Amino acid sequence: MSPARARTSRSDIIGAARDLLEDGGLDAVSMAAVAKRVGVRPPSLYKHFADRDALIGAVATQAAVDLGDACADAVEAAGPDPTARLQALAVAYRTRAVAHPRATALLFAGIAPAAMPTPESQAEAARPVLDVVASIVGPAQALSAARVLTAFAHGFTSMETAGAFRFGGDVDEAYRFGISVLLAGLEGEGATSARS
Amino acid sequence: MSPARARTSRSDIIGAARDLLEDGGLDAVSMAAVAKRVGVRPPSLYKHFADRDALIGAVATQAAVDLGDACADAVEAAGPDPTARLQALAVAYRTRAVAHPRATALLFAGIAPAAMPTPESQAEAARPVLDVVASIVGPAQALSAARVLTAFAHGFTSMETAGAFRFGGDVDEAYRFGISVLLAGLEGEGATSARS
DNA sequence: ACCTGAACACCGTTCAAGT
DNA sequence: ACCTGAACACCGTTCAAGT
Repeated sequence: MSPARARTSRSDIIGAARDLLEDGGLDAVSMAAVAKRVGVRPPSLYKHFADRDALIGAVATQAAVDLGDACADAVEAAGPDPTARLQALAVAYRTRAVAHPRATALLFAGIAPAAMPTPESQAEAARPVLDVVASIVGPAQALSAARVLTAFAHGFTSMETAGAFRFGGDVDEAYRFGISVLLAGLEGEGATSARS
Repeated sequence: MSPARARTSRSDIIGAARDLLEDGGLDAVSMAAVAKRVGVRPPSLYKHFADRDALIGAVATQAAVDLGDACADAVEAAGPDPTARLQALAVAYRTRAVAHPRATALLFAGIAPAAMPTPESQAEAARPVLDVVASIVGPAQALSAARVLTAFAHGFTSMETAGAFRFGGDVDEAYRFGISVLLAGLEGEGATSARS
């Protein structure tokens, strides 16, 4: 008679997969484990996602959106000063990346190409960085500067969460040092290009 | 009578695993595929490695050693000027990382903790960076500066190989821009700390 | 329209048996 | 001392059948 009503949803499934990912790594995100967590049998998941790669891709896309939102909020809250905005952005990126390390790592590695976040959602997430650096180095070098800043923030936090900083020292200090080095360098480059 | 002679070796197996990794991703590094490539049956691999994680870890350690060697050679070949040495180091890092993207990515993500490269091999690989930056910012800030530089190089190349630079623009240019921004910033910071 | 049990090909790993 | 075939528990995925 009445068709079977949905016992779970796309967002439930994504949430369950994200939780399993964060506390067990990619291997822990099995279709069996996800299904058990949302209360259905594994085959039912295929009514919501084409396959496991598509589910992992959806987790990555969600992480990109959340990361972009967190950065945008932080920039907004930092007031009008470009330097303060860039610092707030870098700090917010690290805070989010360290709080959800494996979902964030998913953004830059280990995803089936077909499941990568859409260019649109990536552009949305990249907006705040582009805006902030443009106000420092100007529009002509904004794209390169955004790439450099993102590379630093992503690289640093991915090394941090992978446990690559094993020689002691103050990791917080190193991050602050990096931000101030980049700021000093960007302001120099911005001045250079403004002068020429 | 005579005990069975070895039909393969640790380094053969690591090489086969690395090749499979580079052109098929981690999923392609199955014990079955590795065994077939070296000409034995899967169970035999367990005489050489405790389990799959240990094999993946050995691939990662090998990649760390190769990367460190490539960087050290490049620094050596660049002559005495600290700026030239740092530029050569950054370029060599990227060249190697882009040529062997998945093995390099392994260094910073997705490895079982027990299988991570030993601190000794990591220290060996990190030596050239530490030496070069020490000559620019001085010993007190060498560790932080090395972390910042490595974070940039690793972050940039990992984004590049993951296909994260999708808004056009000149990727080579962005990398050069990053190096010059970091150099300008580091020289400023070095001067600052020398002054104080 | 979504859910289920049964089934398939595959995987990592163990182990007793071969040489 | 290393190799092998057989076996185990597990995984992703498909599909016909249920409601």
